[in-house]
Formats: sequence, structure tokens, C-alpha cells
Amino acid sequence: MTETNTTAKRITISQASAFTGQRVEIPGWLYNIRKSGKIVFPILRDGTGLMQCVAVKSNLPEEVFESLKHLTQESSLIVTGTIRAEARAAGGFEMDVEGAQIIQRVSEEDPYPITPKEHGTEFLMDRRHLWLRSQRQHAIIRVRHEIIKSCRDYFDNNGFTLVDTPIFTPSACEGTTTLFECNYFDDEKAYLTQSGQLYSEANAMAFGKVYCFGPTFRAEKSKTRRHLTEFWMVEPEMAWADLEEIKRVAEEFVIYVVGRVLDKRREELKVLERDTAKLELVQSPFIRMSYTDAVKNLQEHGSTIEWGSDFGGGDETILTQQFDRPMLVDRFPTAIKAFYMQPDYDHPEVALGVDVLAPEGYGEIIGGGQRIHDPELLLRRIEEHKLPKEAFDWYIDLRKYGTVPHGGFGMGIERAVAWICGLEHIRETIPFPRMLYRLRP
RNA sequence: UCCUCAGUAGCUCAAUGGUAGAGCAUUCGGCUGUUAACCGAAGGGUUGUAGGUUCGAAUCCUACCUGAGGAGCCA
Repeated sequence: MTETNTTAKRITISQASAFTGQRVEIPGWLYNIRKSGKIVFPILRDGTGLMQCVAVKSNLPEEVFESLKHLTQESSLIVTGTIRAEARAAGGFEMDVEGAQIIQRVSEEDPYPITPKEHGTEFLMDRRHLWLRSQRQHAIIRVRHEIIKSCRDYFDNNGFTLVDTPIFTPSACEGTTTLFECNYFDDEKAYLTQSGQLYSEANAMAFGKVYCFGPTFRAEKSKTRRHLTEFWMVEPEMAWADLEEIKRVAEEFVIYVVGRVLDKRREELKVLERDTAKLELVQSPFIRMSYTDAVKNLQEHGSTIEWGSDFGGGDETILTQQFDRPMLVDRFPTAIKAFYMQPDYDHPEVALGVDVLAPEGYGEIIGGGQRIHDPELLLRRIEEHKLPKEAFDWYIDLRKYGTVPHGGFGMGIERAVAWICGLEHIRETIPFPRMLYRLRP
């Protein structure tokens, strides 16, 4: 342990280029170290980047050199030194070390488990709290941040008001089989929300154009690379909007989000080895196809799908791999859609719903559509779906007091992150994924 | 819930029914420009659990546990 010079300015690694030739101190963690006799190269990590340091035995007090030489991975320390442009270093800059204060040396009895080598999924998932320190996870989480911020910016810039909806709900949105149940004092049951939509409809009647953004929960026993039990969803809802307007907004929104990531997160996409040429193609117009045409298309390509059933496992892949940009598929059979979905005025056997399918096999990232605004039709559908009318009294009220055509959609953030980052599995898209069989850490 | 595959050193993996091994990690030694550095040495194992077959089981059989991939359902 040695004192660091208090006159050196404290900076982050991301700021280093602006301090070339200056003496600074950087607090961080030891990412890796390479030794070559009387010169050692500790690589420092501080959350903003990596900095190769150069510690030369002849330029340092004996105890400082020895403490650096025997430092263990993820030990915390503050290094002081001079920043220098260096083509041989990974980031283009490195630090000539003049002093180092070791805050904690990680014990060799119990070394940091995640080495710069290969690890299996289970090992990493059990250590998700540590895995987040790695470069790849940084890139993904930063892209996620950009996606979330651009979702908010898009709606904020287009006349939407953020009106958040409750997490605890008294009843189901679409049946109770996929809801997490919990006790809400005494004997009452509450459920974790699986969508803010019904409340957003109330908010849209109050504010015109609204969106909510928060976590949603599905107790589905789905064990696939596309499912989480807790995931984030952004859900815009618009009064006076018909299906065509909803499709227009969904397309414009997706183009904006992808464009923002391409604009601001090139470095991260490079770390992830994402083929950005595929993302550059996300431009208007998206492919537009009705459900009925999609079924015909699928049958011609060998699918066993029949009109009236939902897309099966490979169907979305067969569909999307024919095109290089997202698809808008609309007018699904009314029978397989939620009770609130507005039937087509001329062909009531199909509903005015729309899904956005991402290309490259990523499939559905957005689902939405126009909601029923006619009070009698809504009551009839509630009965047909055998839903408890009392639970929907407030929802029915929205059709009694100045009902108007309206609708919106929801985008699953993690699926969007997986697509834009080009990830194999959704588990890496959220800091602490919650899945069937995975609640910890 | 169903189907398929896999559990061997801290990690990633070898080992055809016959003495349980390598690379990385850790410790020690060497090296003044390394890029997942390299070279040398050391320590590290009840082969997921329980039972069975066999002279002999990491290997074959049965059950269970854990994980992965997929199906159904969905964003």
C-alpha cells in the first residue's frame, strides 16, 4: 500500500483520451494482468472501459511493484500515473503507473470465478451478479439502456404522456392461467400484471395519447430462448386511432429505436459482432401481410398450419426469413384473439389486431390492435369469454362515457434487445433474468 | 407438462468395461512490450445421487436430482 498523489485528478477510463500527457488517478478493478519479468501490464476495468497500465520495476518503489505483480483478478485499486497514446494498447491509450493503492486484494484462497476463458451457461447464470462485469454483458446492457431511452424519447416527442399502470391487479387481463397470484392482505387475492393495456385505455380516454412502461409478469411454463417470467414492456395507447394508424406508429417507432441504437451504440454492436448491415435495412415500408395471406404463404412453404390456428414454432421463422425487414401481420381470426379485440367491420371473423415480426428469425416483438369501442359488443364478448362482468365494470364505463375508436400495442423490451443485439437467448438481455427454474441470484 | 441430450479437478473438456488425463485458473520460479502473453514446476478427484450387472464400472442397466436444447403457450 502506498499513498496516491492527491493532486492527480480522478478520472474514468472513458475520459482518458482527454487527459493525454497528464497525471491522473483512476479507481477500478483488475480485469487481467500480464507479467514479463521486470515489467507488468495490469489491465484496469472501471465500468466505462478498459485501460492497460504499464508498471516498470525500475520506476516504482519495490513494494508497489510487488503488490501489483501479485494482484489477483477483480481486486479493487486506485492507480496513479500519466496517460499516453499507445497504438499497442487495446483502447489506444495506456497509463504509465507511478503509484497504486490496493483497496482489496482478492484472496487466492477463493479467486474470482469468471476467468477470461470459456464458461458454461449454468455456471455463468449462477454467477449473474459477477457475470455483469464482463465486456459482452456491458455491451448488451448499454444497448438495452439505449433502447429504453429511445422508446421514451419517441413517445415523448410525439405527443404521448407517460401514465404508468399498476403492478398489482385484482383480475386477469386475458384469463387467469398465466398470472402470478399473491395475497393482498386478509383474504383477497391480487395478481401481478401481465399488461398495462386495460388501464392504459382508461388513461387514453383521459389524455388522448399515453404510454406505460414497466415490468410485466407471465406465469407461463415456457422453457424457450424467447421467454422470461418477468419482462419489461412499453405500451402506447391512442384515442381516436384505427388499425392503420396503429400500424403506422408501430413502424415509425421501430425504425426510430433501431436507428438510435445504430447511431449511438456502434461500439457495443461491434463487441457483440452484430451484423449492422441487417439493422440498416430496417426502413419504411415494412412488409405488410394479412393473417390469411400469411397462412397461404406458409402452406406454400411446407407448413401444416390451417386457417384459424395461431402460428406454430417454425412458422414465424419461415415467414420472416423471406424478407430482410420487419413484417406487419394483421387481421388474425377473432376466435383466437383476446375479448377486447375489435372485429373487422366488414369481415367480423377476423380481428383488427397486428403483430410486428422481427427479421432473422427473431419473430414477434410487438402485438397490438384496435380495441372494441362499442359497449354492447364489448359486453357480448365478455359473456362469450365467460369473464366475470363485475371485474370489468370500470372498463365497461370507458364505453359508456364518450367511447371512441382507440388502440395501441405493446413491445417486449427484452425481445427487442435480443433482436437488435443479435443474441441467441433472451436471458442475457436483462440484468437478472427470471425464468422457469431460474429465480436466483 | 412432454420429447431429446448432458452431468468427470475451481472452469472448459478427454479417457473404446481394465492404473482418472489435458488446457486454463491458483501457488512458486524465469522473462523490460505483453495482447485470453509465453516457458518450467507444484498442489488440486468419493467421476450428480441411490441401487444393480460384472473378476473389474466414469463407461452397461434402473430410478431420482440438476442443467441445456426443443414442443405447446406467448411479448
